[in-house]
Amino acid sequence: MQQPETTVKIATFNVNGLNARFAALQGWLAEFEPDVACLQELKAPAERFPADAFRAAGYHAIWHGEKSWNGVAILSRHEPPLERCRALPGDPEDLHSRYIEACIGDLVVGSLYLPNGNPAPGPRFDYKLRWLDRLIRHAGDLLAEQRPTVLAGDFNIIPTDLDVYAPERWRDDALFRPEVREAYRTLLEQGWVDALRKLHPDQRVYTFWKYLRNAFTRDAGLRIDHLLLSPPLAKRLVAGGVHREVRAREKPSDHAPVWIEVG
DNA sequence: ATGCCGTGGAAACCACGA
Repeated sequence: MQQPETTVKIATFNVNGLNARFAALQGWLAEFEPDVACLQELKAPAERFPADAFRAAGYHAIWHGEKSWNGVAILSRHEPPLERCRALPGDPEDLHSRYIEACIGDLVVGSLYLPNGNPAPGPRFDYKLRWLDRLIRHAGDLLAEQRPTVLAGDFNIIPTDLDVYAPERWRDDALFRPEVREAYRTLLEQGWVDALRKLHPDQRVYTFWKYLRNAFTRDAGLRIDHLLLSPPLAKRLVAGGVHREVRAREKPSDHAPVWIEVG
């Protein structure tokens, strides 16, 4: 039977601890029913990924976990994600679980958790810059495939002054330093489209608020969670936003889910 | 405001986050 034309909902959510956040995540999945959800900061080893509970909630999943830190996953409502890789190419020594990529129907989906990079300068910031070099190279390879592709996740990059409540306080931070913003611009120059900025060119749209000092109620936020779309997917973009209400609930992640709809 | 929360894991604290 021919299905009616529908939109596809794709979201990214840094959960800050999958097991601590599972009830909240389950609630959000039930309400929003994303077709695809990219998760970051699982902070759980692979064997503690609640795959059965996700199945019960209606989701297939692939994941790349590690003990205590990092961790990324891709959830899919309709068909199982077909994994393409579970590390960003270019450095076999990099063992952090920060990238996983899959085919879901006609889509290519990458879920990423970019290194924070603080304190900067220093070895952690150097690691972030090397990771960005590898991301730019891989992102170029993905664009060359000319397929509908989304790179979604916690980029730990504040792209512009519009994306931070107090730019002057963040100038020297690893999330906002010139090298990092330059790398983000390089991705856009390659042809990737920043979905939320495309839809809301002049608006302050934050995705993260510190737990400290009532940052959320003061709306002292950052926009660091992004969905970058390849041109074939960008032309299908119809809507998008941030589920701020999820950040306002009991025991929230410090990030809110970011979502788009594509035709 | 440089760790005020929060998480995870080891050890009754510490690392890390952004």
